[in-house]
Amino acid sequence: MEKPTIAHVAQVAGVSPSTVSRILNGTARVTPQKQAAVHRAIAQLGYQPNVIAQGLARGRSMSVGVLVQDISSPFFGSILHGIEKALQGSPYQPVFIDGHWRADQEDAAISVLMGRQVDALIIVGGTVSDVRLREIAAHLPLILLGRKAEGLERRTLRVNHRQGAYLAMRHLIDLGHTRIAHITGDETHPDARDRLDGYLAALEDARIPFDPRLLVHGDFHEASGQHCAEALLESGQRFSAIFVGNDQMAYGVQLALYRHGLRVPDDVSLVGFDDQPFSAYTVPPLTTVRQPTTEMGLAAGHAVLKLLEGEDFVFPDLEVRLMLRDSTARLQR
Amino acid sequence: MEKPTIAHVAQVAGVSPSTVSRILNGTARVTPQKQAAVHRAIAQLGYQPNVIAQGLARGRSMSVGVLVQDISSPFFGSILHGIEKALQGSPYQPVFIDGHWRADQEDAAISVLMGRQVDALIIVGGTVSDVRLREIAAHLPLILLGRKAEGLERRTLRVNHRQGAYLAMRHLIDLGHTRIAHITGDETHPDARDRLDGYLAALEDARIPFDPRLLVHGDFHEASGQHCAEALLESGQRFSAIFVGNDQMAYGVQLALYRHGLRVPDDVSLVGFDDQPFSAYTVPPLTTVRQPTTEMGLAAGHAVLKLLEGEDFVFPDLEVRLMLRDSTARLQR
DNA sequence: TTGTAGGCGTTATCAA
DNA sequence: TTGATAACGCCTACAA
Repeated sequence: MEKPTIAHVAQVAGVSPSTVSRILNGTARVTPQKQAAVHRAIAQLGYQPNVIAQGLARGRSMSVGVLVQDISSPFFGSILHGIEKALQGSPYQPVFIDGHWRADQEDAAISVLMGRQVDALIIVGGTVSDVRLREIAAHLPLILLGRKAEGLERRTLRVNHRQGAYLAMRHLIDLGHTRIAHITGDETHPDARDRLDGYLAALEDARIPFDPRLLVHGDFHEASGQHCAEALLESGQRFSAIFVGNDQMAYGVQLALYRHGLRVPDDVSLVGFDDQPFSAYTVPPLTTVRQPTTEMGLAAGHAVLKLLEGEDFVFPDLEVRLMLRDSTARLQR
Repeated sequence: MEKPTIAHVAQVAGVSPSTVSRILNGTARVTPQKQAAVHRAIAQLGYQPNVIAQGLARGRSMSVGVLVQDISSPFFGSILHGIEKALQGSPYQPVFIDGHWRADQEDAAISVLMGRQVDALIIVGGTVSDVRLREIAAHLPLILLGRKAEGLERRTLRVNHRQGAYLAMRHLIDLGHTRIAHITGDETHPDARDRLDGYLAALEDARIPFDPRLLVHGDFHEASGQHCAEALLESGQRFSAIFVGNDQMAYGVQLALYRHGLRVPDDVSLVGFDDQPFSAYTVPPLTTVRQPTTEMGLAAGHAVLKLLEGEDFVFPDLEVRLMLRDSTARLQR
């Protein structure tokens, strides 16, 4: 009992393969009788179209390649979730692949996807060169998420990290804090740069002089948040608040402060960035800048579908916003 | 400038398409000169094999379907990571799809994967019926992860949740706790059942009578942990420790205790289950039972590759183990 | 060692 | 409205 093909169905239904194909795709009118016969045959045989063969014949694989940098991270996870949701119900299937933040692996991953004839590509973050991206965009629909690329601005969905950082800082400043430290993310990453810019801009607008000793350099991971906080504490610098480059690092910071017997927010106020699902459950819950990751994935997915249909699209305005929780408090003096 | 095909390469290199194919696949010996010529042509044209067409011709798609229940959760995320790692370097590409813990969606997802002619299937968790699974297993290599299925024991990789729960309880009991509450996971899920079994077994072995009032029913999510903890507190029951069905719920519990002014571990000791990456950074860091998710993914990936090569395989012994951290302490009396 | 020819399952073109 | 027939790009006997 081999896998039934269109030919089998055709035979059982007493029609030609092309008729079956037409019924399957609604390509042309077919007599109701034959339709019924074909449907009966399909059900009887348990026939299922071979998407691979369809792909070859149509020249389209009905799949969308999605390159992310770390499948296991909750950040990318929720973006994937959004993309998947957007493509649900469309005939397109997302194919996820991991670049691990390494240019060579990203390149290889893109090759794999191209070899599989993906009909479009969504690239989330990463370090592939702008030239390469432009090359790709010339060949197939491309959407960029969470990264920049010259000449591809219209294809890029990105939230305003600088503004998010500014909001976070504004909040701390409004609470009376002036000695505000900042733990940056990996600075090869444009998001980290933008957040730093927002930090500096807010200080300047509030006429608080920038103190470079309050700036420490992390890498976006929990452990580095912990280390940076410890370095900060050991440096002996005074500070009453920390704006942390992302939530993951903020978790590390919370742990370091706890270990040093410092209370959040009584002794130190803390603001993170991203609003990971988890951040509402830290002790205390973390005030943070929400980056609407699922919505970003959704928007990217919708955009790709539009591109595939040759239609125009506009990205929705996705705003960052400050999630006020319990890790920040008015400065005690 | 269309996509180059084997025919193009053959023409440029001055050989026949079959020769090119042979060189590409190492199917037969070919003169070094022609080899060189072909490689030159490939480089010149930027030729890349069309995996779709290969798949059709070979009757294999070179892809492995992976059905999970929640792509965005860190638990599934790290399993995916492991699977992806295992398949790296093999000619097989994982295709991830989300079943959202819903039988109908899982069924649809499996259909999609079959339609795409995946050469093998890894199913992680979920609620597809055993019959259906056996049906699938009859047609193509199937590996099961984190779920049970009668008749497919040899294809199932699962850690011993009962034992993990027992370890957690043993630890609490050794610390002098006797009033130990348990927040279960979603009890339609076998893992939750097994953990409950371990809880009960440990009580029995320690001759601590089981008090049903210390048992509350959660659903594996943070919010339910929080609610269950609150219900427990409001019930007025005495307890000095909680064994929580998984880490995510434990986060919610930590928050609830914090909100009620209770200290962990001074007032209440806490043990979770899973050892999510995050659990080392909660305040205080969470004592929990480690489930080696990445390794499970790796093992599943390797197993699938073996199956695909028609070889035999054995799953490695993956043991759960207790990660001692700061959320548990000796009972103060 | 190499080329020719047929086929993988489907769609699309062209007559009928 | 329907059915042959020829692609789609590649692989693999079979023949040379």
